[in-house]
Amino acid sequence: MATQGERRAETRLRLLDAAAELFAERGVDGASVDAIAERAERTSGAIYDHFGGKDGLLFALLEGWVDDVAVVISAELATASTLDERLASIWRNVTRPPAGGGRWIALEHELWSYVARHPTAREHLARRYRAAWVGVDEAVAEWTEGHVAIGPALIGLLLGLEMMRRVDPGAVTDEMAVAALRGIVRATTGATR
Amino acid sequence: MATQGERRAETRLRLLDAAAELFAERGVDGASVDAIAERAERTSGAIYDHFGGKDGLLFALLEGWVDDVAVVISAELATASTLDERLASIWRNVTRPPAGGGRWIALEHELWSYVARHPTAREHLARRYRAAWVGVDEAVAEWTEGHVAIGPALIGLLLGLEMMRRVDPGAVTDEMAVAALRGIVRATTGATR
DNA sequence: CAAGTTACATAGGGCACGCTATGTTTCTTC
DNA sequence: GAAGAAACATAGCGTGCCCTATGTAACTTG
Repeated sequence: MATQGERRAETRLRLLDAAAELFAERGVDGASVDAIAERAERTSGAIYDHFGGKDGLLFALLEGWVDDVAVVISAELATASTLDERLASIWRNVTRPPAGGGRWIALEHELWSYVARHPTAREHLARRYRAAWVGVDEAVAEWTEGHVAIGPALIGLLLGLEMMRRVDPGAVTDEMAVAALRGIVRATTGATR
Repeated sequence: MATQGERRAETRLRLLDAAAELFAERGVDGASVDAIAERAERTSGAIYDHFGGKDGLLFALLEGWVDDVAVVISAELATASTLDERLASIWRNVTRPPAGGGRWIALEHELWSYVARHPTAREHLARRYRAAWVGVDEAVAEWTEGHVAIGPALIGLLLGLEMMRRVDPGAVTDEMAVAALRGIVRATTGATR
């Protein structure tokens, strides 16, 4: 039917997918390897053969994470012309992501708390964020003149706003979010365009 | 020596203190009731007598949390005159809190991830944040004219910036933070003062 | 097509943790 | 000061979980 390599590749994907779901739902500690394996229609043996354990699975998830949201965002950004349109597009994709139903944001949170007490995992998360900062800086440099390090502030605000929205969805309107984002871009770059 | 009530009150404080420390260090799930009791120089029996279990201990922590940082901030704010001074004061207290050595920020994170998978605990955290928003709105209303709902955006940015700073302490300078905060205040209130 | 390897599945050990039931000492009340 | 209650301490049960050791079917190689 299928070659060994094909089956192994599919198992790997199923395990990573199941882990992402369960980590988001129950937390990294709360999701047992047996539960992850079961959702992937495998057993725990497969996890230990593929990733060596739960930590290995988490690291693989961090490394291989293709940020779907980032892809969609950059696609939408190409069609937007004004700053507000671009910012609204970004915010919309944070709060109402096209896929996963907000899963990635919950997973992001789990990763943060896990990383806080596992120094080994810190560098994996840090790499991802530094890459995101660079991406933001490059994008903003195209809209405005000059190059400034706005990445951490903009990504930080997006995360913070989303957290506040989870506390009380009505407290953070789209207008408020866009206004805040615009305020940061203007204040940091000094651009008025 | 001491009355029963006095001893009970001290035990309660010791348990809450030990829980705050261990929750921040190891996470809510990672901190066992035995470890908490041991750090408080008591046994697990005391925890179950006082709070009924680990959840009760966490809720009591959320309810009775006197936000030391908020107290210090409002004291400092009284002496500041310009907007930038006030914002710098706030940011300084977030990144370099006078007490606890950044413990509360780590605990805050733990609470977030715990609340994410325990709906019962959500309302406790939500109450705290709504109160913080109101406090911010009232403070900002004094500096600028008019009253707007800036609380979620400002608190969100503070949290987000601190998260980014934890990823890479060098990536978020004080100047960048103050500039971002100022940008939000200006953009939301429309004030230039 | 036989020998070897791959890609898992199966079974269980060992351990830590939450919680309960009960004991014990200190204080309070009448 | 005796009876009762308060404030914990102690011991242990049951469970769930991570991980390892081993088995086995499917595939690959010479």
